Amino acid sequence: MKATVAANRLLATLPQADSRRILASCDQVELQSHDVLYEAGAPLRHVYFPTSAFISLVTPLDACAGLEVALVGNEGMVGSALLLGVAVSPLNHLVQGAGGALRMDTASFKRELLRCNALRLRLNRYAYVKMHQFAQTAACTRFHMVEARLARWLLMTHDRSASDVFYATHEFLAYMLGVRRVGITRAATALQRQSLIGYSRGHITVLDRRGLEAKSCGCYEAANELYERVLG
Amino acid sequence: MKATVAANRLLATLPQADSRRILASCDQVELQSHDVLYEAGAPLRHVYFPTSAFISLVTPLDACAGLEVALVGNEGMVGSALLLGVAVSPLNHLVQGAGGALRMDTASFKRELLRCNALRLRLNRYAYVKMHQFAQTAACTRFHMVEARLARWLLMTHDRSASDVFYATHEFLAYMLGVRRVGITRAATALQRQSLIGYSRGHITVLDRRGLEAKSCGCYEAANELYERVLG
DNA sequence: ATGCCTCTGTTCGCTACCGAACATACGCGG
DNA sequence: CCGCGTATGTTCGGTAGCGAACAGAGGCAT
Repeated sequence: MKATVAANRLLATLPQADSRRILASCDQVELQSHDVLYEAGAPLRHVYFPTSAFISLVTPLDACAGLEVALVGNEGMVGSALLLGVAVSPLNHLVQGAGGALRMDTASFKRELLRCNALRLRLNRYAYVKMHQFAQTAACTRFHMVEARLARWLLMTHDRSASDVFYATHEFLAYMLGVRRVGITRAATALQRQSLIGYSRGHITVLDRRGLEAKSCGCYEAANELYERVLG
Repeated sequence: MKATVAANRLLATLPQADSRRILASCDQVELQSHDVLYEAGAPLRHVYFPTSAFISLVTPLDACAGLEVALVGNEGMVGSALLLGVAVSPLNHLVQGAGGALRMDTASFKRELLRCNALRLRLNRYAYVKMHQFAQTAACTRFHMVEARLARWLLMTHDRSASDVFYATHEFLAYMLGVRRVGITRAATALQRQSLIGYSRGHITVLDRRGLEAKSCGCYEAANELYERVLG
C-alpha cells in the first residue's frame, strides 16, 4: 500500500502541485512501538507527518519522572520546533503506536516552508493548537481525577489508532499520566467493570466510546474543538 | 520618561531602522493591575510588548478554576497567537504588575511580520520558548510541592518587577497556582519564617533571592536557561 | 508440562492537599 | 479613634494519590 499525503490531515488540503512535490521529498517510513524519535535536547534531523503511527510527546522532569503533554497522530506533525526556527526540542518523542509516517529531512523542510505558503500557514496553525494543548494539559493534569484522565487518554489513542484494540501496559500508562501504576490499575478496573473497556496483559479494547466520553473530562472535547476550529 | 524599544528584550536587538519603524507604529500604554488584556476566546485586537508591566497567562477550566501557565514581562510579548496566524487566544491575559507596554494593533503587527525578517525570526523563537514553558508548567504543577512552586512564582515575578516589593494576596496566588488559599498561607508562612520573604496584607518583599532559589524547584532555572539558549 | 518473566490486582500506612468554617489582625475611611 | 472590610492564620475531618511490598495469573520458551 502506497501512502499519499492525503493520509496526513495537515498535508491533505494543500494544493496538488505542492503536495506532490512535498511527497517527493519525503521518505515513507515505518515506526515501531517504543522507538524514540527524538531525545530531549538532541538535534532534530527530520520532521515526521504520521499517517498511521502515533507519537507521545513527553516533557522530562528531574531526570526520572516525565509527563505526556500531547499525542500526535495523522492529524499532526512532529518536529514543529523547526517551524519556529529552533532545531532542538526539549521534549522526548516516543512512538506509541506503530505505523507509517512521512519523514522529511530538515533541509527539505526548511526549503518547503519558504517555498510553500499554504504549508507554512497550516503548520503555524497547528503549532498554535499544540501550544494550547500543552496549556490545557497542564490544567487537566492538575485538576482532574485519574479515571477521567485515563478515559481521555484512551479516547485520544483510539482516535489515532486504526483499530479498537491497542497495546499499553498499566506501567506505561502510569508514566504517561504521571501517576503510580496502582492508580491506573484502579481506574482501569473501574472502567472495565462498567464495560467501557476490556483489557488483558496490555491489550486494551475500547468497548463503549460513548461511555468513555461520558467518563472523560471536558478536556478531550475541548482539544478536538480547538483543532477543528483552527484547522478543520 | 520615554520608553524605547530597548525596554523590551524581544525588540531591543532588532536592526535600528526596523526598531525605529516598529516603535513608531506602537502606542505606549500604561497597564493597570488586574486589567484583563484578553478574555479567553475573544478576538485579539493588539499585541503588547511589556516594558515594565507583566502579565499572567491563565488557562481556563470548567468555568471557574484556572491555572497560570506563563508569566510575561519585558522579556516577552503577549498576543503571539497572531504570529501563528490565529486572531484568538484561548488563554486569559491578566495584568499582574502595573507598568508600561508597547501596544501595536494587529494590522500593523501583521505588516511588520511580513516586512521584517529579524522580528519574525525572533518572535518565532519566543513562541517556541513559551510553548515549552507551558509543557514544563504542566509537569511542574503535577509533581512539585506548593512551597517550591510558590518560590518559583515569586522568583519569576521578582525578575519581572522593578522592585523587591510587589502586591499579591494569598487568595490570588492560590488561584494562579491552582491550590487553596490555605495552601499558600502555609507555604508563605514557611518561607517567611526562614526570612526568605516578608509580607503583610498583600505586600510581598523578597528578602533573600538565593534562599528562594534553593527552595524553588528546578523549573525556575530550566525556564531561564531555555530562554537564554534560544533568545539570549 | 515446567519454569520464568511480565503484567495485573490488592494491601498497608502515609502525606499533601481539599472543603469548610471560624478566629484574628491590619489599615483605611469616616 | 472606631468600625468595617479585607487579608491572614488555624483547625477539623476527609480524600486522592504515594511508596513499598507481595500475591496471583497469563503467556512464552524450553
